[in-house]
Amino acid sequence: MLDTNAQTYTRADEAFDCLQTAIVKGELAPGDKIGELDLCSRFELTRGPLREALGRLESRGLLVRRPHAGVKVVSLSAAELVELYRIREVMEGLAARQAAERMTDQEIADLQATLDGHETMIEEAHGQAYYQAEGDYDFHHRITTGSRNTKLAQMLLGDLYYMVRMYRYRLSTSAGRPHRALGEHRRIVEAIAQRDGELAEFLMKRHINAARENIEKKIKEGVLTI
Amino acid sequence: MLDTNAQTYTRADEAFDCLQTAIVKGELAPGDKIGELDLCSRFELTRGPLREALGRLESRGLLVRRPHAGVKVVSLSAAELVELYRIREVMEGLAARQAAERMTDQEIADLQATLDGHETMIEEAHGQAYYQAEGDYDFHHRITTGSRNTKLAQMLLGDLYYMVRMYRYRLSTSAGRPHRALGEHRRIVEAIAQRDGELAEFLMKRHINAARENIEKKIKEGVLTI
DNA sequence: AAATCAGTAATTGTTGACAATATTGGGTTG
DNA sequence: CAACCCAATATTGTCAACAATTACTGATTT
Repeated sequence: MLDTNAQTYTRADEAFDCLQTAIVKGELAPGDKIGELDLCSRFELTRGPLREALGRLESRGLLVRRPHAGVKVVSLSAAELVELYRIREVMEGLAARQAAERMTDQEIADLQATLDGHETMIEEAHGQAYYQAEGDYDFHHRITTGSRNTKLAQMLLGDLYYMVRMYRYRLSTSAGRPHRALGEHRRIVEAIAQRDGELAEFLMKRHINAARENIEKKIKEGVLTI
Repeated sequence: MLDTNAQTYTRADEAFDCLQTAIVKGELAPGDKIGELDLCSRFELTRGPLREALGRLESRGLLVRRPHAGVKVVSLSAAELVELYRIREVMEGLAARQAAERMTDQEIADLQATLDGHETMIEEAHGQAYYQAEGDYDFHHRITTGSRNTKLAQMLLGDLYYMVRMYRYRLSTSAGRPHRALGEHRRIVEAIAQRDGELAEFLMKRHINAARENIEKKIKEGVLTI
């Protein structure tokens, strides 16, 4: 019997998801030392599956492990956080270019509708950085998926975005520039709709560059300490 | 006592290394179904650490797991392999740019010496694709490290390169163009030595593009079946 | 004869106990 | 008084037995 995708959730998968969301949501803050049996009692599971999940998370760079010494949530320096945006710049630029070549008309229409939703969201949620950040994430997520580049999506969605989101709660990336960010999003989608991959790539790179400069400015001003 | 880095190798680390090299060297070929206790007896370890290693490798995309059904080595389609090179293009372009900004003079001198070594290696190893591929790997490895971008190095060295090397044994990437590749390498290093990041990025992107086109041509000719 | 269903066997997932190691606290010494 | 060394403790790493699920084999039915 060919079981297409049974989706039998194993305890290790469960542990992995729990830990990942806990880290992203900030329940486990960067630098926290976490004991294995603490986690076991917290998530109601045993050490076997937990350790497997820890291995996965370590491999993805969300955790740091030292043998016999324990596990702690990774803690990025300001410089490393900035480097993350340099990587995003080139990778998401590629994603935008390939999305322009490969997204279906339907997907593009949906994306435009999403941006309308974000507009009202920004109006209503004055200064509530959380919702703005989630909208931003939604936008980038769709384009990455639209690139139809499996490995690229895996690296962005499975690695980089989690790290970025982990710090987004503290920095509120696009705070102070939500309208500007939305405008940039619209122009990127326009380029994609016109199937202009080169332009989409250029605009996406500039968009992420702006976010990076915004962060660097705040770091310099001492507004956010990492 | 501050134990800088005790480097205590755990069995799981051992299992991870063994499996990774086995996959890269082709001892475990793409698509192979591998049983857990087969691996245990093969590498002289028990299932606990093995499963942790399997988790890590799955997370890095070298293995595919289906609950209760077993583990198999990931098998890329021709299209996916090409996509890998599109990712390498932008990421290694960034690496080259940052390397031009950050490598020490000593590192650059070493890199140039390495290329001299590759030249004689190519002369001596007529058509022995293996050594050419290793030389190529060495070059890219040094530049990636020279970028001083931790996460970038982690993603390239820890993920992409292993996948590329896994297929390199079959395709011998630069076969038929070793001298041309070496010339491209030299020009990239020149740009780095002149601290011209923009040029280094451009040349690196073009270099990887050439490798991609070479592969696409071979695939079209049916020379290599994936 | 082909396809479906059930039962068996083998493999994976999970658990709890055991062994090894790093950290922490106290005591001692310079 | 500070620094260092040593031992106790708690945590991590490892192991082997148990449970659950899937895949396979063979028989039965249409």
